[in-house]
Amino acid sequence: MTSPIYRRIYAVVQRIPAGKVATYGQIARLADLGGHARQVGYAMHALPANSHVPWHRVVNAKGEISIRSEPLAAEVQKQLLEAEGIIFEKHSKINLHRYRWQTGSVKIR
DNA sequence: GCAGTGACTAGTA
DNA sequence: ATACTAGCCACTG
Repeated sequence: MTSPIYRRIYAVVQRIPAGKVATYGQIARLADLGGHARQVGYAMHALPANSHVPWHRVVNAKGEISIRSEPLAAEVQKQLLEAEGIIFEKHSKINLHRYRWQTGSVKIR
């Protein structure tokens, strides 16, 4: 069920402040996964719907929503982000320079 | 235990 | 600028 890796990923995602986003690779680095971003996406997919983890604040390195298997969830994610003040550009992209969570060199474990 | 899968990323063309 | 490829490795059947 919830492996240690998953819980570490969720712990990092929960640190993302409202109105900010983080990339999969960023989460992987902060969670000491060695930059294995795919596992972050996998963990998000396994996340139960009733979780309080702000999964919608996680986007890919291009600033786009990456959900392939659940296109409906992508719409939900977009609306949740817009509700937090994040403005989407063309092709449902967001400006990472403006909205990316600035974690600096602080690692979260 | 092995093979297939994937909410990714960085590189190359 | 976009499109394709290889590498990555936990999870699933």
